Amino acid sequence: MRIAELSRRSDVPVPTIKYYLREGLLPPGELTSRNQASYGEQHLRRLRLIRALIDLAHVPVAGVKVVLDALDSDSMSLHDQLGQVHRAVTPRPQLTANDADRVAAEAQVRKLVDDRGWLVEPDAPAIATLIETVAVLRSLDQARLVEHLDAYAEAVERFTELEVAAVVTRTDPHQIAESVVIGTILGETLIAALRLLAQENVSARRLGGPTT
Amino acid sequence: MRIAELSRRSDVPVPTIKYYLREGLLPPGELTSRNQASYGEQHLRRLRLIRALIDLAHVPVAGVKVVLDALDSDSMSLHDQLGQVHRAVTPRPQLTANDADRVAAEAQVRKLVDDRGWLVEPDAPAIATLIETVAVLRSLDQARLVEHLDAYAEAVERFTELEVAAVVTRTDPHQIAESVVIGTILGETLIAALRLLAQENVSARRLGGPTT
DNA sequence: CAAGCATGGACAGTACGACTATCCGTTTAC
DNA sequence: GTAAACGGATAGTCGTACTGTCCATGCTTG
Repeated sequence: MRIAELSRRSDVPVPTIKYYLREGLLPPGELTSRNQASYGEQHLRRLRLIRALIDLAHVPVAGVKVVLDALDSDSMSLHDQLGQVHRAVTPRPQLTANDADRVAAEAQVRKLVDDRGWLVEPDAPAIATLIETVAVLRSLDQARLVEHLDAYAEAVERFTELEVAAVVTRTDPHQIAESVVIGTILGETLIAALRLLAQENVSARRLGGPTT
Repeated sequence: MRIAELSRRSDVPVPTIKYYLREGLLPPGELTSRNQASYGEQHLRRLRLIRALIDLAHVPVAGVKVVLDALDSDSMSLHDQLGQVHRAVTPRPQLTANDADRVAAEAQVRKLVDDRGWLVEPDAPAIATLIETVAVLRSLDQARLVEHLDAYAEAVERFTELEVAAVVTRTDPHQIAESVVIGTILGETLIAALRLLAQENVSARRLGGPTT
């Protein structure tokens, strides 16, 4: 198919497709002559994935490129692919808490990782974000929200188990990688939405509900 | 204190503080003369909260304003305050899935809400986001990630319970509102970070781990 | 087989969000 | 009493994500 049809079927404007091609998010179509290329179903799939990452998961374009490069690499282990993706979706956080709170937060987070026996790199970006978040909650006098970090961690492990269970039903490495990556990124959007609904429910039941 | 000290203590540049004042994120200081104002501890707290929402939770400035206006309102019920906050942090999603998948997704989501007995408004923004996310996962041939939505929902309810338990230890309505709002927004950042760590752990254990 | 619309590629322009800089006419503090 | 800081207004910058315009070529339809 040519670019016009790709645009129509994906609902992405032609100039935007060209932009994604320029940025290397979308592989070039097969050139049939100097100024004519043909695109296949995989381009359509890729374009849908790009839009989902940008529109739904709010991953910046540069991050999408990193994610897709990881997905396309077949010299990288799945663990390393996942690491790339994690780095692409967790920018190093601005330091906004004060130092004393951060020191306490770091101790709490390190202890959590240790108690759980989690095998994670000590300088993973998610660790930095977690420390900063805990530190900020302390700075804002909300330490009580963070007293039962371990219980949160336990609830979070449940997701991961569910996801792993869903993913290991596939056998092709490429398909597994794709599921892991999509699950990692869109899973967050999904969980965030579910969480808001659960909150709204509790709020409605305990706090008077709508029009009360 | 004057603006320079507020800037130094909050680590926010003076021009940025002026910008937040203009945007109405920060209430004006008490004018002691035509061009001299004094700021208090509450301004410092507020500024810290603003930075946390922007830098850590990535809430856009306009959204921060909505959140703070809700927090400051005392004519609004807690349930309505929470509703404002939810709307501020969940932009109406771009429609990117195809219609057939969205119809199926909507049925699945409505059934979930129904089965769980969740009391939520049918047109809550989180519902739209959830439907679109499920629809996109189907479009991307990842329906299996979403087969056990109900199990995800159950894990999510656990968080909400934990949060409620942490919040009801306070009795002052203003403090409860603040905890709920901060917990809602920074809680998401916290959970996202925890989830990545849990994933990295599973990945390290099952997929070879680092340098393997 | 010609007219005219589409195409790929290069590059410039736009829109928006979040600051950042400059000015100005006061205070204020040494 | 003068230089630095202040509040307030306005303009400028920077980054991200597109969007528009051009051009030389190719397809395609009457």
